[in-house]
Amino acid sequence: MLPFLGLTHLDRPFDYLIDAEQDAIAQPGVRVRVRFAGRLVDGILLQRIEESDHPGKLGWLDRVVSAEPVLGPELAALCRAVADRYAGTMGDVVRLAIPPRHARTEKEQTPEPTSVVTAPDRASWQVYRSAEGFLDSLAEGHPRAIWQAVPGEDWPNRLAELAATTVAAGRGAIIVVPDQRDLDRLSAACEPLLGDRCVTLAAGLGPTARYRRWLAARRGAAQVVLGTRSAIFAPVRDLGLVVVWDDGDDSLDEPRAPYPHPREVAVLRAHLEQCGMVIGGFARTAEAQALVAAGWAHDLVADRAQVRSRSPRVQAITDDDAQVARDPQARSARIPAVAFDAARAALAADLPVVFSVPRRGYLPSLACTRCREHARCRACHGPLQLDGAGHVSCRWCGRAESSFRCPACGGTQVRALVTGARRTAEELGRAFAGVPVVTSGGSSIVDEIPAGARVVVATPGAEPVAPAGYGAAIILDTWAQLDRADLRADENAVRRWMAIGGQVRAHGEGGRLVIVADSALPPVQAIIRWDPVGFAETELAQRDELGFPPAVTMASIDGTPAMLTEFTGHLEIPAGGDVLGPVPLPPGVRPPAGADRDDADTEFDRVLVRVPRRDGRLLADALVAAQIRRNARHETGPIRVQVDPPTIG
DNA sequence: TCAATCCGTATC
DNA sequence: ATACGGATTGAC
Repeated sequence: MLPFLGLTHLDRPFDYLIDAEQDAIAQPGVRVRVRFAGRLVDGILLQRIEESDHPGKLGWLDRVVSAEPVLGPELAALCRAVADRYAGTMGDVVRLAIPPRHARTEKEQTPEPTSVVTAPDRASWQVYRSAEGFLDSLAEGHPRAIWQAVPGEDWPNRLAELAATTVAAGRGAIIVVPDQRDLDRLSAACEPLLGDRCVTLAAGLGPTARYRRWLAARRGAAQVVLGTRSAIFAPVRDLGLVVVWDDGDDSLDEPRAPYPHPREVAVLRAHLEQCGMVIGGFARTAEAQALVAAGWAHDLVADRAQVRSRSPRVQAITDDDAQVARDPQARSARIPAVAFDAARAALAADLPVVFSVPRRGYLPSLACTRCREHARCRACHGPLQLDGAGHVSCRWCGRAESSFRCPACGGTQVRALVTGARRTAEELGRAFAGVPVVTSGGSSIVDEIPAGARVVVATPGAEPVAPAGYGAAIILDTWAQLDRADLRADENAVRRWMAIGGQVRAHGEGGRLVIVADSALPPVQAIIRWDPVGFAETELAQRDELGFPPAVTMASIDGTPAMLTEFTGHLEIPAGGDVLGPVPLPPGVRPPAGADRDDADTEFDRVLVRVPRRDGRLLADALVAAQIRRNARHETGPIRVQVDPPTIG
């Protein structure tokens, strides 16, 4: 039995005697209570054995909490593997994998599903090379594919078809998407094909519904689970397929220790349970590309000709004054002529047009008036902004800039460069008088718009679905997305732009995508050529050269300088590994949990440890050993250890 | 010489 | 973590 103690060095099974009374219900996977070091603790019964290896005296199992076997052998093996990979404890992973118990719900009967699932039509998959073989092997084998959806792809229906293909062959499936909005779309697509053999699991559910649906999967009634990140652990029986859609979306970053990423859990699960795996999206992450490069997964992509014929016409333009429209209204909205024309053409064809703008409300980024160089903070090089009172300050560090001086030309004046969503909406409303304006972003996200001409102003990721596709999309926010000291800035830009461009009608139908950015930039090139795979290949090659993930395995350790010195001083770094830092926590990264919030002066730093990819497991083992040592020496204080941290600064 | 205390170790 | 034990330090 595995005790839940939250202690790294006790993260292993302990043997107990079971009395005759409990013998029948004490089955592998049930929740139990035992006396451990004199105290009653909760745990999970992992396995029944006849003889114990333990040389000492065995204690008796105190109580079987519930007869429901919540952690079967497959899920137990998965939790162990995830804990090992992420230098965490199995107990922590089990808590991510299993929702809190709800005794009343557990007593309920799970209704037998009645829906009949038949193998779906495969026509829509024919655009993808080797799709037939892939779909065939979903039934029997374990195909592993990285799928790039063609522009305009109805991805929820394609995923529903994968699930139905799997279920029709008698196996189960899990599909994980980044957020509730995607989940709603996916669920709507799955309902007609799967009916009551399909449930959704998301964090927003109440404890009753959550546990009821989770049990439906565990009891075999629900063969398909659709959900957000932790659904990757769903106890689906006889699993045939795990899918992660849009794996680069940071909503998939697990905030709870040991911070496992659903894509990596999917990889482990596909391996352990010998099931199929699909990582899909309009774009491709370097991590997904690494699976292809290693020969572990294969491409599921369309031919270039197909991609080209389905993609919108892509134009990249810079926001030079020379290109700003002559039209006085477009001029007031500061929209380049090409973008204005594209929008007007779409609206004239009674199609919606979407403007992608930054989230910053009224606060624009600034540039030097004279040479148009971006205005940067002299302390941290973050972008300068104009606050409500007209003062200039840094968007990242907050430092006030009272006397700007351009390092490039010596100019002392700044001007607004990017306009926030709300103001853009107002200005566009004037520029396209008579056309309804829809804004989506922040706390008021619009899921879908009706057919017909609309001007949509949306922040990145909040674009409403247009049933017949957008006639045009204009991406105004590019500098804010590209110019960051973030490893994944380019990749994220490509991902967001392809998600928008994927909703625009094909160029043959007049669809246009206008990006206000330098066409020479690699991410912009990737969009123009609509080449997510080529971009991912280049990205991976660059990271290989620079020694960044996923070409290497990195771990971050966050804590006070003294804690970091102590911890890393006793960390046995595998040969060929190195230590980077300590450096201040990257912007946007919170101090480790348990940090004293009252004491704002406490300094938290980050150390990065880097090892060759093949030594990832050695690094995780070393991190566990260092944590055990730390516990044994009663060194306390908040520290956070992350393998594959989402941001490495 | 005995007790208070401090590490180190085991927890089925 | 918490409990136990053997070693260490300290006071009568």
